[in-house]
Amino acid sequence: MSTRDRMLDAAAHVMRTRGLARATTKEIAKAAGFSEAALYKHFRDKTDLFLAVLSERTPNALAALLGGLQHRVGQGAVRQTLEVVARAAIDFYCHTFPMAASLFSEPQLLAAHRTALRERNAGPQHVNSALAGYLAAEQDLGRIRPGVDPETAAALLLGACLQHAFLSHFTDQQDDNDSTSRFAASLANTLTDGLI
Amino acid sequence: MSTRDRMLDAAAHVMRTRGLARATTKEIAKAAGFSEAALYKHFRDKTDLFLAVLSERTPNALAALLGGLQHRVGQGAVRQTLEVVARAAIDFYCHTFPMAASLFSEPQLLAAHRTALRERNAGPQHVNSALAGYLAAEQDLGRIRPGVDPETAAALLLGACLQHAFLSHFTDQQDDNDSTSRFAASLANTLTDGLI
DNA sequence: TGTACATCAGTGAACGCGCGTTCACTGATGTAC
DNA sequence: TGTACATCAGTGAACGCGCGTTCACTGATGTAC
Repeated sequence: MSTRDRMLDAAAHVMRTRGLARATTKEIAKAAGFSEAALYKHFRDKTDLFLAVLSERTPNALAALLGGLQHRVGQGAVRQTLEVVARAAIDFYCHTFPMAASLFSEPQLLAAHRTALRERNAGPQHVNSALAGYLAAEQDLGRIRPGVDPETAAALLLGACLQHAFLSHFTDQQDDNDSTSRFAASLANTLTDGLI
Repeated sequence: MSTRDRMLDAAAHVMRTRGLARATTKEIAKAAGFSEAALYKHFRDKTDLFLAVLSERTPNALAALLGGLQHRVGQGAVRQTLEVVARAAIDFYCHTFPMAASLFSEPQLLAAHRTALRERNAGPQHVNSALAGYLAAEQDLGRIRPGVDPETAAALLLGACLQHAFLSHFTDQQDDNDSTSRFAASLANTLTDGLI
């Protein structure tokens, strides 16, 4: 594993556990097992390091799953697919949220990250549109009511997952695998059937 | 308006516009029109000031609305009530989110705020349970399907609103009043009727 | 093979700066007689 | 009413500290002949 990779891992770890404000060059270097000066052999400055962490250490398991949804169009129950998506989304958001939220404390860093995401056609909004694309395809097959707006439906499901991650971290009560699965199933059921 | 109030307003403004990381005593004092030393006549330290801002400058319009929901039970269409709630939730989250998210960069501050909220029986999770309480009451009247879990339904609606606020700020594309209203209506409709 | 030099990842120590905080002080206002 | 003192909100200047960053340096490895 390269020095650069060890630095990125260490930085991601410190950012996640101590928070962005306490993610100092000293802490990161210590966690990586190098001197602070060594950081500057691999990254122009601290911002460069942070942006590299955000780009290279944000898991894309959810993007991969959503990208594969096109092959599930017409296959299995929509409700079942939504449950799988919800489950993956909760895991993803739980893992990603603290770092993403931290960015709001440094608007300049957020803006730089936004630009980097735009260049790669990535970002949180693409998660929604990927799911909306799947729902639209199912709608074309008549497996979803014609009146439904796919973007809205995606927002309901994924919004609930994001909020779940937010609340978990905000209240500091991470829940276990089982209750997460039950919540995902409940979301998929309620959204599919409606309230009335 | 008291000196203390002016300081709280200034601090809230700086936190919102420059971000938590740039909300220094110097910036806040300048915005309030006092010396930095004056801050320490009214607040023990910077953390004390921040906690006061979080406690006394977080709008509770949403809590008020949700508290009043009990009087709407059985009145008007559920769909309509959900639309009103969604509209208010989006406004509230849009206004509150940047500051709440910032807290994740300083876990110690987040923990202190969590404790303060717990003492007042407040916090983001109470928004969900207030809406869930309303939905449960409507369910008792037979105006919502018996199979629906009120907590899940509340999570879907409010989660979508929270995510909307998150995405607005993350992508830096605040939207106008009209499209917000349309989104709120679409959320209420889709949740009410379901996908199938 | 041995020798002289080049390269380069990584370091210890120092740097200037901006931060939160404290201090001795000022000057306006209130109060007792 | 005038005088002497108490109170107290607010200040300018200084403080130590930790931060990000840079510097001259080391020592291991590669390379030419």
